Amino acid sequence: MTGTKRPSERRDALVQIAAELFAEQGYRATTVRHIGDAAGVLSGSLYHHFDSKETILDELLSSYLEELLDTYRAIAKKDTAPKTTLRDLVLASFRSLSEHRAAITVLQNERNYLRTLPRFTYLTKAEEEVRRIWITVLRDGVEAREFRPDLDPLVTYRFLRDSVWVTVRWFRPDGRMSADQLTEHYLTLIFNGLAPNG
Amino acid sequence: MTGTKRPSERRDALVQIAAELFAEQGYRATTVRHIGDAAGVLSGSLYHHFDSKETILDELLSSYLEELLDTYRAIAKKDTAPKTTLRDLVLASFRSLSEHRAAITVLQNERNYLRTLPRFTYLTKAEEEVRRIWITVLRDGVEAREFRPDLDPLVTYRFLRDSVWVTVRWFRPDGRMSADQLTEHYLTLIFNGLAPNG
Amino acid sequence: MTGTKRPSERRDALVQIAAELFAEQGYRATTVRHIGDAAGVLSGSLYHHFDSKETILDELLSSYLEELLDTYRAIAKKDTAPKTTLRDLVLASFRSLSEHRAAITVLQNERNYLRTLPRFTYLTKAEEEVRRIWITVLRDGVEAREFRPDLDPLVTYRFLRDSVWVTVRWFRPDGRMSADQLTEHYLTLIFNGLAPNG
Amino acid sequence: MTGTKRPSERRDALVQIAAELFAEQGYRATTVRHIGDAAGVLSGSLYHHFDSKETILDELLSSYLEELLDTYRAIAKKDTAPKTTLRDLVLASFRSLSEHRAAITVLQNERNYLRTLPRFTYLTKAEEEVRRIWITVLRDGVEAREFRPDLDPLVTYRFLRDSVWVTVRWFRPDGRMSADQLTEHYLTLIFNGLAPNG
DNA sequence: AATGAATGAGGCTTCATTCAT
DNA sequence: TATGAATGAAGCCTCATTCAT
Repeated sequence: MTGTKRPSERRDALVQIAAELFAEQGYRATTVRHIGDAAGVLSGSLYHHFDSKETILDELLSSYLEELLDTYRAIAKKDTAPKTTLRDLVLASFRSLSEHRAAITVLQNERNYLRTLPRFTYLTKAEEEVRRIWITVLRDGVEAREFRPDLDPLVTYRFLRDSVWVTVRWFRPDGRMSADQLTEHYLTLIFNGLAPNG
Repeated sequence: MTGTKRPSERRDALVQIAAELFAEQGYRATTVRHIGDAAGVLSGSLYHHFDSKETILDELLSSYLEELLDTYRAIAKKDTAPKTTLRDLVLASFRSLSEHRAAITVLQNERNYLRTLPRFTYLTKAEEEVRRIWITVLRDGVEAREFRPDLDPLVTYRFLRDSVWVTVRWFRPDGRMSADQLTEHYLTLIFNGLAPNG
Repeated sequence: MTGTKRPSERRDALVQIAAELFAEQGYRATTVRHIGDAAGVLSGSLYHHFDSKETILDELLSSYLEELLDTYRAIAKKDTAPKTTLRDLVLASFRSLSEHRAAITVLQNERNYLRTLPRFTYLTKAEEEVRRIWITVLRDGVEAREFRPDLDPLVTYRFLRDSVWVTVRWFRPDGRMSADQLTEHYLTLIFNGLAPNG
Repeated sequence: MTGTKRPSERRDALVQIAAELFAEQGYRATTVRHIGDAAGVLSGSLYHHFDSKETILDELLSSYLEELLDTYRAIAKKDTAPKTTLRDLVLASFRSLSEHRAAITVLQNERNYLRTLPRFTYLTKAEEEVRRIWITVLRDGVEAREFRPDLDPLVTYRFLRDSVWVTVRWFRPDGRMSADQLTEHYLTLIFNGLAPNG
């Protein structure tokens, strides 16, 4: 979240164009020439709008993360029953897949790499806040006997987190299943398991 | 699985050295110079052992996939109850994480990219065979009323597949949890869900 | 001295802004964006005032050189004793350092480069006229036995010329020594040398 | 003086080739393509020998400065009469012009720029040591009544320093005047001045 | 006069690969 | 087998300049 960027329509449009390419081919595999081509300008012209390729990515990721964290914080603050809170978190996550598919894909695929860049240390911070929120819900749920008592909150958190976000690899919101339907399917599985008597 | 090259100890050692780097930094981000440095030779010298950087990766991935498919086929052939078969598949997968962490990591991270390379079309074929095996188990389980009747086999397969393999991001077999313990935790969640009465 | 453009206050101010940057960072290292930033406009806007970056430099250098040559010519024409003429030339040079520090700095630092540009051939011409004036004074002085008979006029000229102008690297007219004081110090050294009986 | 570089004949030859270009056209105006062309290789091939263009310059300047400082230190340590010490310093400087013309030229021309680069802070340190040596000689000479009592050591140092080094702009050791002849001419002027009775 | 977007040439650097020794 | 030097394509970025608004 480096500096407050002056927005501009052109700028935003370029971020979106780049985002698609980053998601499809990977951030590092996407050249500025690709981006320029997709935008209909020479690659050098991109530098009229952005300091660097990294800046484009930063803009994409930081704006997504800010929105997601805002949503998560609002859900966590509502103080509903753990099962409801968990459901809301899952729903919010799947819904964000529709609007932010590109950002999420990049985040999933380039996470390891990006964490080595000083500019993106905020990713780690955001991750930590997210973890705190999920783990709190899981702990509360166990305490309130809404979840199994033998649940390991950390392992379960990782499992939930990854299994939600990894769906970005195949989930298409315009496909045969909507985000809300996916959430329903997912939650049924998560809450009740595969067993028919669940 | 391009050309089964005459094996050699040095060759295998080099593949392992490269594998670690591929896993840590990504295949594309790993330069042949990195590999040479890690192996204690100049980058050009690697070309006495391998045709290309791709060949090193090919060797790593194809040998892993062959082993995994053999294991999966053996499990599927045994014709045990679906629940048992599923358990065995999950267990085999988690166990392979210990020995083949690097290969699996690369496969997870570079999948999209590799599928665009003609040389690695066998990845897609292997994936298809794996999918057939898992989906068969899920269908059989539903039919045998071992799994919920409303289960969508395709979505469930993707969910299981991803949630298993994605653990490679954080699972360390030498950590506080063994592969078998992880399997147990995972299967409990999968079969019974979060609910305490599951 | 390409085209004497209609002057304008804004134009002159821009030349001065650019001059400071040229002196501080070098002509080539100063981008039109630097200049625009310092002037509070976008770089493209400078092109409403100047054809090119070269034009800005041209304006700076040619106006300085015209003034210097006028002064030198007036001194040479006065036909005073060689020692007096030399003193006047040195004094005029040091005094010009105060008002034209930027121009002189650029001239010193970029001389080699600028001489390769067709537009700036006038620099070489001006240099030649200056040399004629100084060498004449030195020759006259030797002839009039005001200077040592074994003096090599060409080498001495270069030595004087460079040692005067190179002070632009460190001389600050607003520092502890004025231009006139520096002249005094310099002339004492030049005329009498380091020796105490000089 | 970044790191001890493994020398190699090719490497040294490339430094010399680059040095000539840096001196002729300036460091920044010399492109790696120029250097490659002059060396008969592609520009990228230079990176087999050097990390960067800066490294080439570093190698040139640091090796020159080490040698010069060694010579200066040896002269200063000898504890001869100030006039003799000064003569030796001047002679050593002019002699170094023959062998290190390129390095000296770059140092003179790019000094301001290089001082802004973190890598070249050692330039400033070397300059300070040189200044200490010269100023000590001047002070000692005044005290020993070998130099005029009204001499300002700092201003005189600058004057001597600049007037010596600036000759690199025109002095050609293979021209009509040798380094030693130039020294003689220079010292006569410096010690006795222009006046015939000096 | 000024802006904002773009051009096009060229800068430094990286890297898989080749090859004579 | 290994080295050391080189290739050639490509990557990110800079910058003077142009031009429609």
